[in-house]
Formats: sequence, C-alpha cells, structure tokens
Amino acid sequence: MQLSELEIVRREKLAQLRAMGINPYPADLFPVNHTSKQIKQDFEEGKKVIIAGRLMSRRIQGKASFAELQDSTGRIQVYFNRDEICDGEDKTLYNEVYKKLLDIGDFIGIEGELFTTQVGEKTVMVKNFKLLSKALKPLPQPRVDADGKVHDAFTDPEQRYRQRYADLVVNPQVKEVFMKRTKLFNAMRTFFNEREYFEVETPILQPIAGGAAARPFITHHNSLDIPLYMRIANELYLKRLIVGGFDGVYEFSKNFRNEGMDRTHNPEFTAMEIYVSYKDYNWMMDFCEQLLEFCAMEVNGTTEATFGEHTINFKAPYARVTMADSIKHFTGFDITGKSEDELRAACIEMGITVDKTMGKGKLIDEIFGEKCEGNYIQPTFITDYPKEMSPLCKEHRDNPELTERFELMVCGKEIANAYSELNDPIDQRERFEAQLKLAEKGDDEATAFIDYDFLRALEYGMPPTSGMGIGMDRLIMYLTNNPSIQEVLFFPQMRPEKKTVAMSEDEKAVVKMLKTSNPMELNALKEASGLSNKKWDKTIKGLTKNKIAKVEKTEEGLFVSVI
RNA sequence: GACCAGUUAGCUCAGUUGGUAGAGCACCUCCCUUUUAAGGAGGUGGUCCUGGGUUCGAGCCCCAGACUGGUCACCA
Repeated sequence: MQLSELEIVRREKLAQLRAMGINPYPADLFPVNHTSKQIKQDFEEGKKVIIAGRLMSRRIQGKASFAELQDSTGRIQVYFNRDEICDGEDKTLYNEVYKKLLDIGDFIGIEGELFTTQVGEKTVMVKNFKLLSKALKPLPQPRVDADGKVHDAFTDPEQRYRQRYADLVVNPQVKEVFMKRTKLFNAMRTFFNEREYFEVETPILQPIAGGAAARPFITHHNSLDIPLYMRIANELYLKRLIVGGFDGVYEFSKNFRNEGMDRTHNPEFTAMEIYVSYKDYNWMMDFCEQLLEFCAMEVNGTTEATFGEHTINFKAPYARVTMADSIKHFTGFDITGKSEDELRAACIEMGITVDKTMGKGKLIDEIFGEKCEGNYIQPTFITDYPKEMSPLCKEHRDNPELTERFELMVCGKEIANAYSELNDPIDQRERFEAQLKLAEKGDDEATAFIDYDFLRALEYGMPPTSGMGIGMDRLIMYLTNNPSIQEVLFFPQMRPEKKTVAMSEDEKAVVKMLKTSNPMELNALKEASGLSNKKWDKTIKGLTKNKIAKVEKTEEGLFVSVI
C-alpha cells in the first residue's frame, strides 16, 4: 500500500506510543459520564466530568493548549496544561504524548473539571487523559472563521459519498440530514402506531416482482434452482395481509429497480406503503395531509419547508384537482370522453412526441407530465387517473374510464400515490391481462407477469381498502432541502473505485531486463525497453520513486541498477 | 444516451506564449501558560486522471479514453 507522508508519520507515532507502553487501541471500557451537549446545557463551574471523543483541533501555546473534542452531540473545548496533567518532574505525558504523538482525529478520553476561560468559552480543564484509538489517516479539516465562512470545506460529492464516515465526522450539517431522516421514520411510525396500524415485513426476494412497473434485479436461488427477483414494490404482499384480516398494515420497504442512476434515482430506495381496510381514497387524502403535516412538524418543528427557491407548506388541507381539470386548466383541452385518436391528435398539436404503443392512459399521462405536473409547487392532490395506467386501482364510482387514484405532487414531483384498492378479483384478472397485452404491444412500462397467487388471495375476498405509497427518500429531500437523493442516503450506490496498480507492466519489464544485466547503461536500457520517450520517463520515474531502481552518474556515464 | 464543466500536495485551489510544479491550511522542527478560522520562525510533501501524439521540451497544444458533477432526455 502506498502511504502518504502524513500516514507514515502517524504510523511512526503509533510505534513510539507502543514503545512507551501506551496501548493505542485499549480494550477496556472508558467510563464516559457526560456528553459535550450535556456539559454546555448544565454547565457548572468546577464540576468533574468524564468525556470521550475525537480530537478535532488544537492550539498549542507552549505549556498550555486548547483543543476541541468532538463527540456524538457536538464539540466542547478542552484545556491541556502541562502542570495540571503532569504534577511531578516528568513532563512526558504533555510534552511527548499530547504534543507530539496525538493527532487530529484520535479518540481520547478525558477526566477534567469545568471552567470558563477569560474570553468566556465553556471549557474542560484536563486533569487526566487516555488515548482510546489512534487515527492513522488524516481527516479533511474544514474550519469556520469568525464570519461563519467555511475554509477548506470537504465538499467533493464523490469523495463525500465514497467516504461517508469522513463526511459525517467533519460536516455536521450532513449528520443533521440523517438525524432528520430517522426522525421522519420515527414520526411516521408514531402516527401509524397511535392509530393501531401494524408494522409488518414482507419478502424482498420474490418469485414475481409485482406491484409496480419497473425493471427488477434478478438473482438465482441455488437449492430451489429458480430465478428470484428483488422486490420493486410491496403492494401485492401487503394486500394479501389485508385479505388475511389485518385492519391496517404498513411497511418501510427497501425496493430495488434496475434502472438508471441520477440525482433522484438510486438502485435501492425506500418506500413506505400503508393499507387500511374499509377506507377509500378520499379518506386517504385526509389521512395523507394529516400525516405529512405531523411529519414536517416532528422533523423541522414547522410545517414550512424550504426547497431551493420554493417555500412549501405541509399544513393540511391540500388542494385537490382532478387530472382532467388540471389538463383543462393548463392546456385548455378537455380530455373527457375523447377517443384514443383524438387524444393522440391533441398530443401532436401540443408538441408532445407520441408513438403507436401509447394507449389512451399513456397519452393522457404524457399530457399531464408535460404540461401540468411541474406547476404544482405546494402540496396538491391530483385525482382520478385513467384506468389504463392504474391496473391495481378500483374503477371510479362515477366514471368507468377513470380510477379512484390520487398522487400528491410537491415541487412538481410525485411524493405519494394512493388508490381505492381494486378488490374485484375478476376485474383484477382482466386488468392484468390488459397489461399483458400492452406489454406485448411494446409498452415497456406495462407489467408482463400475472401474479396468480395474488388473484387467488383476492378471490378469498379483500375488504374495501385504501392504500398509499410514499417515497421516503424524496420526502426527506424536501424536508432537508437537498436536491439530490445521494445526499439523503448514507451510502448511495457508486461505481467501483479504480484499483491502483502497484507496478505497471512497463515497470515490470524494465526490472526484468535489469535483473539479467545489473547495472545497465541508461540509454541502452531505454533502447532495449522499446518505450516511447514519455513512457520511458514515466516508467523510470516510477521505479526510482518507489526505490525499486536507482540512477547513478559515474565517470563512464549514467547507469541504472536494481536496489 | 446527448451536451456542458471539472480532475494539480492530506484538504481547498492557483498555474503566464509551451521553458526548473505553486499558495493557504494540514504535517514536521523550534519558540510561546486562558486561546479560538490561522500567534511567530523555518522546513517536508506531487502518478499534474489514464494512454497515445506533436515538440528540443507538455500540467498547458492535439487525439482517444476513464471518472465525477451539472443540465436535458429516459425512467417512477
């Protein structure tokens, strides 16, 4: 492994510590009794505390030094004074261990007393300290100046996502996002559990990946010798549980879709789906707006959230607009009662690209997506979607061409999708078959499998049920003002890192030549290697740098030899 | 997939017509007892993303590629 100078220095310090009889990775418990936050909240002059954390900054001034210790709750200033730490003649603990052998990033434990400095900073006077874990790799070190400006910020997204551990250590605002993420999950659980809905778990490996239109990941089970799919949605399993007699079930579901990756799509993402029996989509709209208002309050302490240039307000109630009214409003075109041909003509007139595989539903969806969707900044329910594109949703009670479906739009994007669930098993079978036909026609969004077990479940009878899915990643993006999904996932999927080769092929070849004739005249070796000027330069520099070969100038000329 | 931008020290970034690779911070050495983005002095540190080309000479110019970010398209 190629080590930087900084890393070598730290390893040397590690060896010195061991030579002094200090274990840089002690096994025993450290009796922490305060956090930095508790110290600041319940500050009491002279109070004895035991704290632990990472050393994050140091200002050494001879026999005294101020440092900052960072724990899970924040940072606290600590004061090291040589004569406080070393009461006898031996000043090694301060002069050597603290000043020379500790580094930024090391974990230390501190016993000390609270005091306030002359400039008013709440500080721990160190009476004793112990190295708890030595850090061998230097952390990025952003610092904030007096004006609140950040210098040397660790901002490169790639580095931050690949090394999220380092990102979390040095960027407190990143940690804040993930704390809010967990608060959101907790808030939803609380909201559902208070209503006695039941949290469940359903299979992630499924013989048929149903419940949504998406390309699944496929894997293989060895004992059964069958393909298995990683779930793209959990809808069909949760509805089986409603058939089984639960009144309300919900699941936070990791879903997997083998599609493109960009700032709003990760191959795995989290959805929440909830199904409640004896309800319809009108009830679910009320439920949804109450839920989101509650969640926004729990996460941010306010129903308002800033997202880019927009301020959105999650306070219930939200506007409700049918898809037909929305299209009429933004395009002047009334889709009601129109044939497929009329819709296609309207699309062309609006400049929307269409093709033969598009059915009525798809055409309407295109118009909505192109002309309407982006306009809904404040939370808005769009209701009554075309039947063709909603194969799991109950036909509208007033219009057989529509379904009882809504999506909640925020900042022009969908964050929730809900139905009065289709529970007529015969209708459901026909819808699946229609999807199959669409898929055969070439619509790659249509579902090409029929889940017969799900149909069997419906045949036993499912009570009227309303269900809703919420994209958790997208919601937390809105609540934390992050335009990228990678910012709200601890470990977003990344391309594998390139492996660095220890010695290149050219270098190996040159070393091999040198071994047969050592030393060798430089120009002769260059000639023999057959490398271009640039490549030769690179190769010989690589070898000398890694101390594999050396170049010596003698009376007779330049010679290269293997070390 | 298309277009735009980027890739130089551990971090953040400069880099002249193509002529010995730079700064600040970090790190190392020394001085400094209540400081605070970063006190003073001196030093170390480089695969200039990769490969090829042009050239006496390439971080810089040309070609090809990799990776990353952004915008759009696609996808829910």
